[in-house]
Amino acid sequence: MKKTKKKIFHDFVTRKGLKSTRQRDVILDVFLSSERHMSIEELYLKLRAKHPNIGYATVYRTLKLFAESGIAREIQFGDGQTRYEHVAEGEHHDHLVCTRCGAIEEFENETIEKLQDEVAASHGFIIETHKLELYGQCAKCRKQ
Amino acid sequence: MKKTKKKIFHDFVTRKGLKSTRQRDVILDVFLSSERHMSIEELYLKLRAKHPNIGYATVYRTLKLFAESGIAREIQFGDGQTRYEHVAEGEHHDHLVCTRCGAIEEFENETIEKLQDEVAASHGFIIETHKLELYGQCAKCRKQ
DNA sequence: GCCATGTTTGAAAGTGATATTCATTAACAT
DNA sequence: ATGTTAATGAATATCACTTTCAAACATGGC
Ligand SMILES: [Mn+2]
Ligand SMILES: [Mn+2]
Ligand SMILES: [Zn+2]
Ligand SMILES: [Zn+2]
Repeated sequence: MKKTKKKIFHDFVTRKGLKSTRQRDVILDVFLSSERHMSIEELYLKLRAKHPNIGYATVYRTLKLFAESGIAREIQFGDGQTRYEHVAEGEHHDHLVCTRCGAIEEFENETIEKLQDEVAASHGFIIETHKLELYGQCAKCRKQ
Repeated sequence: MKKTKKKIFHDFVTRKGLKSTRQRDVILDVFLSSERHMSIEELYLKLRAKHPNIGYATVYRTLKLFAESGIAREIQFGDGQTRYEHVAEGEHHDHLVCTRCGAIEEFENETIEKLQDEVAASHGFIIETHKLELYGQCAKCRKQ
């Protein structure tokens, strides 16, 4: 049985001796009910609609905690904004990014991952993480 | 016969109706005589040694022009600094980045590139550019 | 519950990289 | 040589975050 993200985060908070606060709960709810790849500002604006008194700094700090706890991953698509996406346990994927409309699609490719390891090995490297992003025109934008 | 980077940049400047200035020449010389993957600040410091009166803003502006002209490529390794690397015509490579010492190695892998196109095609995308970076420990750092 | 303690919060100020402004200077066409 | 336009550099602004700090809150022990 899989632990929910709420449970994972709560356990993380307890284990680290942190406190469970109303703000963290609310931010987690908004994050979990949002589409993937949200920028911090998007999340903040969505949050502010219902909770106008939660500060920007708290959102930043809390998203960092989400990443640390393993329920979120920080991503940068080169537009100067940090985004956070949901992380499912044991899952990994890379991204296709439309340079016109900004649409983001996800993909997994085992063969590419294997080849990356081979490349790294041939240079004496051991990979810890990697970043693979394909930028181009999505199907929709191509037809317009 | 290959055009030199100086020639390429000069042609670009002419074609765009820009002006050929002492500063641009000097910055180009320093860039061309530098190792790959230099941060803007590194370049500026190197430049300042011999040309203390060239402004930071001019360096930023000129490097952007280099990228636009095709002789340089902007890269981000996630350390918050933009780097510029030399671009050889028709050549492409990706990067291995050591998370300990910052060493950067380059590689090319035709198979990975092909698979990327296939992935993109299967999502209806047409790739314009891509970014593949492998982060981990280099051979040297692993032995320490 | 109530208190003591350490943590978290939000507003404001700070930071660091990059971009812009604007008066002055320099390049190029005529 | 002169006029036109672009480029420069110092200063200032911007943008995305990060830090600071006093006040508010969460939690464990009584
Ligand atoms: Mn994703
Ligand atoms: Mn390179
Ligand atoms: Zn699109
Ligand atoms: Zn190393």
